[in-house]
Amino acid sequence: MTAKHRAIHDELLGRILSGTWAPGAAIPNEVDLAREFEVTRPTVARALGELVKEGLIERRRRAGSRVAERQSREAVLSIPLVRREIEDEGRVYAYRLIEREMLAKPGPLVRALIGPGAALRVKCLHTAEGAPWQFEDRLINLATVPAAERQDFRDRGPNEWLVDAIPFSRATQALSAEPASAEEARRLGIAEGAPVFVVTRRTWLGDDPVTQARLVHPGASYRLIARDRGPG
Amino acid sequence: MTAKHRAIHDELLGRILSGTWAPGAAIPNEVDLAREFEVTRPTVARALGELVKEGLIERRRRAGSRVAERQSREAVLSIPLVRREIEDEGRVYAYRLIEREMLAKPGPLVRALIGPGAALRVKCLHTAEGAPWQFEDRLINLATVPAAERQDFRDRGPNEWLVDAIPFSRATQALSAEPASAEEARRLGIAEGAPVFVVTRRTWLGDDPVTQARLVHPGASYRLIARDRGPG
DNA sequence: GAGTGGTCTAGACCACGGG
DNA sequence: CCGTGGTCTAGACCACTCG
Repeated sequence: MTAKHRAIHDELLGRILSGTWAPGAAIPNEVDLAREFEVTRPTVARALGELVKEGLIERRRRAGSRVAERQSREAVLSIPLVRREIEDEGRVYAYRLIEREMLAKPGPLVRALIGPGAALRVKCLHTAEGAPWQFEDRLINLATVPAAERQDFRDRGPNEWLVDAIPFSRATQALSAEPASAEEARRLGIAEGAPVFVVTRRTWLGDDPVTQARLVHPGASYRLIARDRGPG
Repeated sequence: MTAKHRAIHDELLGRILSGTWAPGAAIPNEVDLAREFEVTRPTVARALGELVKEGLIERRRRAGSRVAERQSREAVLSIPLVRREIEDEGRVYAYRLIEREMLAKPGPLVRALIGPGAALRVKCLHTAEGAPWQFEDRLINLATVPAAERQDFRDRGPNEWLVDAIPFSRATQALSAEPASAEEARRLGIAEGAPVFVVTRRTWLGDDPVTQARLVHPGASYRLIARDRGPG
């Protein structure tokens, strides 16, 4: 049994994608659609509401509904734990701590990234089948996450620990292609200046910075897949 | 007036993010929540349904609702038209066609990318404030999009034309960091082998390939921002 | 003012799946 | 079996905004 609101959603989606209803075109109002599909108004409203969330239509009171002019092309980026990313492909994951350093009085650079106050810096390497997969360089705000100080991160990466232990309310990710620094090249076993794929992630709990991570992959062996968002 | 279902959603979201309800913990059933918030059951169902879509909770009949164990970290990638991407920052956009070539009998490489049959290959450059911003190398399937043959793409990029004229039903994107090829380096005004940020996009209409595009940005001046998905 | 979307209620029926 | 989620209906009230 497929739900009526879903069937209606899919039918309308088809009319939009096929071009039957062009961008900018008006869509019948809820009452008419309800009559066409032989359901009540809240049911078509639900289907239309989903299309709004997917960015495919726009609605205004009195003015009615229209197919969105600029189809907002959006994609969803899955950001799994690095361990899962590797093990889900059936490969052997391993983790190695490189450095764990307390920064009691962080310099201006670190403070800009993660705020004043003590911070913990952790560098580590994640490997797949023994080959370097990701070099992680992370700052953790000890004011927000004091428990991090008791973690040695010898057997388990800060990534996994944070996900399990610390809630967060907001995150940003930035993706870039950069030349490998001397250290990154050494850790990843590639040439200095060779392309690396970098994910920079920052998270907050309320207004307090939690952590900032620079996740560096060898460009030659990494690509990130984004699946298109929307039509369920 | 903020909607009740939204207020309830936000309240429950707060309990999850704050850790009041830990991952894996059970959530009261709909009837109890309805009593707590003094609304009817469909209203809490709507709030819970949103949390499911956001990946924050999991629900099973009879078993009830739980906070999701592995918070699926996902981010939404906005993929605007290159023109908008530049003009939205208040910079001057310009476009230049480099090459337009009919491939009546495509070789095996092109066929693998976009299927058998005639194809159109278009190379062009997008600039911001006169500086190279994106080098685009695109294949268009003429069987699916015959109208493309009548376009000269002299004043307007294939990107924009396709968005306006051709619906599609499915798209994939892959992101990678690569060394610039000789041609890419020349077009972008960077050194051969320097890091470039590459977006590879393919779209389909039904089961028929529409287009495949390789969008190449100079790594030094480009980063892609992903905003976190979910709450809000 | 009137037409449209946005939401809520009260009640109902059903499907699923754990005990 | 039967508690839970999943959905739909019929009706209603309101808010917004265009003409």
